[in-house]
Amino acid sequence: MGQDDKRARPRGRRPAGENTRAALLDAARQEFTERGFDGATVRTIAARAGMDPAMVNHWFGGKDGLFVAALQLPVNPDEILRRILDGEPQRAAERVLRTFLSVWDTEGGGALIALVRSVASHEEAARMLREFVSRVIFGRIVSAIAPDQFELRAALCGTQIIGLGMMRYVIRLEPLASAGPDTVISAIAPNLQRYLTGTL
Amino acid sequence: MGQDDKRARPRGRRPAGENTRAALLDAARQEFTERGFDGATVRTIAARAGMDPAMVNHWFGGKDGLFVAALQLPVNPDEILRRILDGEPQRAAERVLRTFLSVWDTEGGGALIALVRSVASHEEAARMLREFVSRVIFGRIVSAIAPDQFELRAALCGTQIIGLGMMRYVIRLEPLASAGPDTVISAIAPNLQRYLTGTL
DNA sequence: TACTTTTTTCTTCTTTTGTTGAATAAGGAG
DNA sequence: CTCCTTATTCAACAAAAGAAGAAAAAAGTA
Repeated sequence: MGQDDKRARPRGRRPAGENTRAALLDAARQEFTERGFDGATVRTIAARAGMDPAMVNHWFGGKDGLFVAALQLPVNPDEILRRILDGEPQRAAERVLRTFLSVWDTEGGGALIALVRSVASHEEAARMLREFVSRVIFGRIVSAIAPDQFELRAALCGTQIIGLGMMRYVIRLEPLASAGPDTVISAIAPNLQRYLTGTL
Repeated sequence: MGQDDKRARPRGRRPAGENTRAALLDAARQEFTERGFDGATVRTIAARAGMDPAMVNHWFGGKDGLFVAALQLPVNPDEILRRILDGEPQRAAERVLRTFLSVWDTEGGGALIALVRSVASHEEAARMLREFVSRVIFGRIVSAIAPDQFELRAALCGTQIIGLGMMRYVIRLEPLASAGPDTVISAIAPNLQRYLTGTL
């Protein structure tokens, strides 16, 4: 139908106005989210961005560089922490869950899912996820409101949140995959709260 | 040092007594466990088993066939269920956790970790894990002892168990990765028990 | 023993993937 | 405008991986 879309584009620099770096990052986040590090290829990412695969090398030095750049969280951890720590500590779990669900369900949140999906094959991803749980998020939440055993509590929170992400977004087991945020929160918040402030 | 280990082996059938099929399955479980479906290659699996890569095709039809065969659980689900369902329902979570930890910490348990590791890249693995959670294990536990909302409870149990497996065996976050079974059980059992019989 | 079947090794093919380098055109500095 | 830098496309390469087929030796059968 119609013309051949694949007529050769002219070589050389494109007209200004297109931000290829950002477009590649966007496409990379989506591909890594859907397929994990191994499953996503430089070629499919570039195609999704409408770019040449070589641009990945030009801008990020290679697939690994793109991966690391793509997984820089698009949300600000400090702001997230503020939202969670504001309010009564006894209901912090609820706020944690609401925050995670809203981040996951919006576009940018794919980064976390991409991280989870890539853990199996990419040691870098495992390291990033460890850091994320133990320092960036739960380490700080726990040290702010938990009474004791900070590291264990952070790890336990990690099990619940990572498990939720796996079930809901990667494995997609019903009815959890399609449940509304409130259902999920009321089901899981009490358990998470125990990890935060309950007796172990 | 010494002789060249790679002197050509004679073609044709080997002397009897070697069970190549089982050796391949063993090696495959280990490789899939350590590297996931994509990371493990037919060549490394065969090398680990001391076999020629072509044997994978001969015995299993290809890498996919080997994967499916390797992930047939080496433990009997019926026996596991019996052990869990025997006893007071109010302490079933404890028995679930003890069972999982003992299976995971023994050799054969790698199959479940391999499954988790492979979920990202292999749709078959996601399907198997879904089935495992919803039918083979938690579906039956829940329908035996839970008061209501069987499917949601099974999925919730799945989040906690998969999350634990990820944290302890794949991401390896301390202190959870090195904690003894009793520490893990006393920390997590109450939460899992709520998913089984508590009010949601 | 003679013949067939099964198991095994080696070689080869094809596909996929990450990466590199040359050629080319737009942007920017003087 | 002129020249240099930067961005982009295309073609090609090398490595890796899954798979297929031929050849050969052991096992099984009559």
